[in-house]
Amino acid sequence: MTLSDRQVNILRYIARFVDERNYPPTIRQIGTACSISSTSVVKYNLSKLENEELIVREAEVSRGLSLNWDKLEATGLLDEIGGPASRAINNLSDRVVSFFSVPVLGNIAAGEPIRVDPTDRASADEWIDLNEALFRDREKLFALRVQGDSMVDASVLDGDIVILRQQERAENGEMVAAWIEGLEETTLKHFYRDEKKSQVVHLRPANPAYSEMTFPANQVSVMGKVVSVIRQLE
Amino acid sequence: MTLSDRQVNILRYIARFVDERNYPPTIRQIGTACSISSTSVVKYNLSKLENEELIVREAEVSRGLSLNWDKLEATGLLDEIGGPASRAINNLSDRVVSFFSVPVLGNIAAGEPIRVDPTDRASADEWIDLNEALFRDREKLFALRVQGDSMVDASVLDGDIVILRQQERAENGEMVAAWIEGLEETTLKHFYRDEKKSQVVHLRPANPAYSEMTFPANQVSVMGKVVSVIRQLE
DNA sequence: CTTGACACCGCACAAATGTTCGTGTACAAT
DNA sequence: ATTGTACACGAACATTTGTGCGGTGTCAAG
Repeated sequence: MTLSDRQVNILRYIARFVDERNYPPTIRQIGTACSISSTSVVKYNLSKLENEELIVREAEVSRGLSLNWDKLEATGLLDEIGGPASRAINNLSDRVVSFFSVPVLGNIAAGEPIRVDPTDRASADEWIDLNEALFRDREKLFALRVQGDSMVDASVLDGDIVILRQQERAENGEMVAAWIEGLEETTLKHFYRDEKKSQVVHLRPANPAYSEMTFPANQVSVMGKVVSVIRQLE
Repeated sequence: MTLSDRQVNILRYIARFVDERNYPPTIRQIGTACSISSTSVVKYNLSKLENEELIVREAEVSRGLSLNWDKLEATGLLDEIGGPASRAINNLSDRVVSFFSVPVLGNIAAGEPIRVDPTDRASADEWIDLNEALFRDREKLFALRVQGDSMVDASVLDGDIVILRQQERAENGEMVAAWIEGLEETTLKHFYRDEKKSQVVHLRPANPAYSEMTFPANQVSVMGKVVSVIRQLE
């Protein structure tokens, strides 16, 4: 039997969801993600998948489903649904732990007299969960790779990756990616509404040496808010 | 802080449950298994564990919890809570990858005419696996929270988190955290050995406006190399 | 034309499940 | 004696969430 696009989509979503959160999605989450309006249709398709033994389902248990990686691999679906993670998942089978935290060993600053010991991970007073802390609400996240030096004024360098959460509205001072009608460009700037004229917005670079830009509000559409900047140095 | 028997018990149960079923237990299941009559007591203890960052919990989500294996391992709890699975995970720990990818919807730069659509995740031409790409060799990673503006010259701002890999040696040009004997401080700078005198090192800020510092090599101990800079904006 | 499988939709229901709140006990500190 | 803190209990509550059922549209076989 051959799977419908929708079913492959469901598999893909489940895979990604479990990867990211360590627990399976509900049928409603699946439905929303795969543009299925009715929960019964999700159930219907899950049953299909279960018959194919591509997933395992526990009846009447919330989130009671899991992927059958072996079967997925056997049918060659792994690449299709797994995206970049597929191969590693394959290697690790079902024992994949998707959790990743790093000990914060201290603060660093000029004049700081604390000598940190990178070896002593146990004494860390704080841990950063890179997945959880930095990237909540992942459905709405996306990334942009910064090109050129146009954003150095905000300490965002060429090659950096900015993580954004999709949203139309922005609060004053937030760094957003905005599309500017007329200029025909997407840019990264701090967002301010005009205090007096509500239909005017200001896009302000972080560095005062650069000049602020002002636009009619209807010319600026906010695509998302920057929630994180990531720079790779190796 | 020290955990109660009950809390260790809970951890053990969760570990076993997830291992067997691929999805986490409910608080009632935990309660039953650990002889806790009240759901609120389970919640109470889960909160404790969450404060210790031994588990991660998603509020108001059924079965929305997962174990923090890294922290469990660091605190030596792994052997205690895990049966056969723990050893496997332990063994695998250097290969365990946590998969978390974000669609790269395009590049962003001044003058870039591409209008990205954050909604359309499916069309992403590229995905960034944040964990895999950014953080290999996790055992040696640690983080420092940057305090003050002493590193703005390298586009590292107050509040940023720098991820470092512990190592004593550094190559020319790499950004390192170094402890400077005499100055008694840990600082973030680009590292250069003197071309002529091998026992002399230069610590150079990224911004040429700041002056370079020179030290005898034995006065500078490299603690680690910066592999990533992360900035949270929300 | 009728029939039946297939895929889908919407809705309502009941069970599962996390949260809140008032209460109680033990113990150490004041 | 009093206060405060840590831990525990149970009941009530509000969502969350899986299931069931009637109905719709398509399409090919009879």
